[in-house]
Amino acid sequence: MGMATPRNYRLTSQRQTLLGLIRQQEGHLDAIELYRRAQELQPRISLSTVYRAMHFFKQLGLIEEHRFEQDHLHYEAKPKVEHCHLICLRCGRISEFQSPQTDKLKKEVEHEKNFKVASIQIHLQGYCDQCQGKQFFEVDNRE
Amino acid sequence: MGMATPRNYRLTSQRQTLLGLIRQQEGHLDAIELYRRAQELQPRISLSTVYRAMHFFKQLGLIEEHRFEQDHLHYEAKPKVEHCHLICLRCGRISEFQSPQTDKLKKEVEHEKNFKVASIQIHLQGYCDQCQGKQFFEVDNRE
DNA sequence: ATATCTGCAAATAATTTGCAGCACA
DNA sequence: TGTGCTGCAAATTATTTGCAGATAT
Repeated sequence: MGMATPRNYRLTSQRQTLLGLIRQQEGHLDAIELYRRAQELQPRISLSTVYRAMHFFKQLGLIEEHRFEQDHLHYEAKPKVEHCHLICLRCGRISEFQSPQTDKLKKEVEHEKNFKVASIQIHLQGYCDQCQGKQFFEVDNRE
Repeated sequence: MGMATPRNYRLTSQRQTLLGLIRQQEGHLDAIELYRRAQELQPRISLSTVYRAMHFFKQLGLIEEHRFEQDHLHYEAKPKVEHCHLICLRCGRISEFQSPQTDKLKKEVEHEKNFKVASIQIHLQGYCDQCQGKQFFEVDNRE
């Protein structure tokens, strides 16, 4: 809200730690997991710092934020090649998929709508190979 | 959590009202707005009922849930034709875009990964026609 | 030297849930 | 006649924020 945009940014040890963690990770992490891992390297780091750093990295275009089926965010380093996430509505597993359609879609949007795309999120929800046939009303698949 | 999946569903007046509202709406609505509109038709309806109905409709595949840049969900009737949402990071406006790539992508996923797609969400964040050139670090565009 | 960042604790706000009564089938 | 649904109030939980002290540049 009242938070003015700073004119200079600092590369603090916390930010280095967090960016390192998120970059060395294949795929995505949530705030709590990042916090746990960061604590092993910097015991006094706080959860707010994790959230603030994620917000900061996002503004810089270094990471992407995803909200899957759950109620909290996941973060991942911005990949070289765009990919889709396939989210299984039964087992909750999330896998990735790359397709040339993604890039075509982006170009279409840029040309036809004159919309400058900064990041893309493509989520396909459904039933994975192993979970097919069991899909109806499996509302509560936890525990 | 412990909520067992019911064997029979009931078409209550609340559910009729809510499904009616969401279907007559072009585009998406959030829980509060749905609640306001529903109250005009059924003054004693509660916000929990709205949330519970959305969860129910989602399980039935009648609606889609979207989390845009904000911290709360939006709901919309499942459309006949898939579309993408373009979200402007500066003005916050959300527009829609249809493309044949969407359907191709879906078919690819179904064939190559044997993943049964139930719903798709494609969000492109970036800068719209009017907001281009003003994009850098416009962190706080509210008020 | 000073603007920016951090940790801590407290606040915020969306969504979920327990429960007791109501109502559809 | 009983399972499923609702309203209400209270709980939960992710995320944000205020502030005072620390730190990068």
